[in-house]
Amino acid sequence: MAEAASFREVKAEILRRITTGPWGPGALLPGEVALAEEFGCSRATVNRALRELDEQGLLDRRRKAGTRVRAAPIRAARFEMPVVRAEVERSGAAYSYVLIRQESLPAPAWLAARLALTPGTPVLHVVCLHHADGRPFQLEDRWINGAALPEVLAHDFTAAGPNEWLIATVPYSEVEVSFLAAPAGPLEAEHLGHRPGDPVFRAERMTWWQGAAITQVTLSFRQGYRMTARY
Amino acid sequence: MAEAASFREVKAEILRRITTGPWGPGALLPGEVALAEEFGCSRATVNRALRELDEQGLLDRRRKAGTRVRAAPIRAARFEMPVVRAEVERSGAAYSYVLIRQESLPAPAWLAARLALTPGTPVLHVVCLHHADGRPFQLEDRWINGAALPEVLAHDFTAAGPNEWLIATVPYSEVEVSFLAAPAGPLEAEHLGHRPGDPVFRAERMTWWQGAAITQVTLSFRQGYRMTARY
DNA sequence: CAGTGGTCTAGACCACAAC
DNA sequence: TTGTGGTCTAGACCACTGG
Repeated sequence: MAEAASFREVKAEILRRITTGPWGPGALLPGEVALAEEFGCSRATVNRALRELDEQGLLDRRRKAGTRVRAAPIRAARFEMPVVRAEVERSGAAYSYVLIRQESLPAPAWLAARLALTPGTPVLHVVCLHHADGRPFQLEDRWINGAALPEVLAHDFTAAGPNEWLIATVPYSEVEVSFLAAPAGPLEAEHLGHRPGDPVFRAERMTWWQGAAITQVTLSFRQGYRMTARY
Repeated sequence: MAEAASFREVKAEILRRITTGPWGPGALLPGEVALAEEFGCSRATVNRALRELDEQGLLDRRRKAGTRVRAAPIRAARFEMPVVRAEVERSGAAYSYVLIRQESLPAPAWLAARLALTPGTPVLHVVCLHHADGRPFQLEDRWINGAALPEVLAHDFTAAGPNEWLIATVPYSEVEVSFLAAPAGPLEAEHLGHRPGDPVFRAERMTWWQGAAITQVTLSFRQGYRMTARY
């Protein structure tokens, strides 16, 4: 730390002092001005280092109170939610796609309730299967709001799955996702090779755009699937 | 956008132009200097706005090439990984804890392999149960490396669970976590009320500190549990 | 090689909240 | 009241990389 330090160096050194050094949980750090002086850099540089450590959940910063090391750091795992095709291809396998069912119908009550649609809204129901190297990888059971996206009712999903179409059509949406374990139903038994009742790892996702519900999808993964992250 | 804009305003306006305005997927944005001029602020302000949008995965920025809107934005969900006690209490329920088993022993082969321990390393095995309002919520099956944390072998986990002790002892560790669905085993059947073979939502976590494996834990959740995030 | 983003500076004013 | 972090500026140099 002899010469003027970059914000990365400052960040690394402060992180070192937190994890293995003198600044344990709850410790009060020196002010930004003092740190800037110690590291021989400007206050803005120190500020950026501290701000990033704060965003990582390691610090608690408050005006006038100063910067403290969090007693219980906020641990958050970041899961990237790739498009199936990308996930399969990244693993080195060949991706293929099969449409199982596609139908237009008025929204069933449970769906209308969940997506806050007026009863009877036209929706598109698509069931399809994604393969990796010819073996079933993920079963997709999707409902799309035909009131918000009228074009979808006429679209044909034989060649490519609805997720890729949706990404191209409504790229920047709000999403809520849940992960859960469920017993395999008839569709999963038929297409993923589970016995009925076997544990299935599922992701349920609802998507909004400009306040309107766009789609809800249940993704069922092949046996043995794990969703992994580091942090 | 009349007067000098803050980085939040710049960010919001650029986001608006991306999501609902003229800058669709793949569009090339003006350079930082041009944007600074348009918004009547300094280049540093525009830079911060663009940098944050980039971190959110919406932009692709490269020197000389400029800033583009990502064709397929990188969607990532952030799951906070709370301590069980906090998770239970945040839901308004009363938390309680029961130790089921605690034993010191040499590391079994599968564990030594997984954590890269030398065979025969002393480890502590703890099984315990976390309740919400008296009902079983989460079963914890944990192994702790006694070579890295010798104190743990003498610690008594009757009163409080090992996760709280670990957080206080090794606060800033590296973690890998996986989520999966598995059939209920005997322990889960006995303590979580599942029938054997029922789907269980599990989290498996391994933790390192300064390159040494600290602990591996399997968390099994009560029936119907969902892990949810928005993004 | 030249244009873009990446970073740093020295200084300034402000907003908030602890004292 | 006042000390701390939050933000902004105007300017500068640098590093990478596309053409």
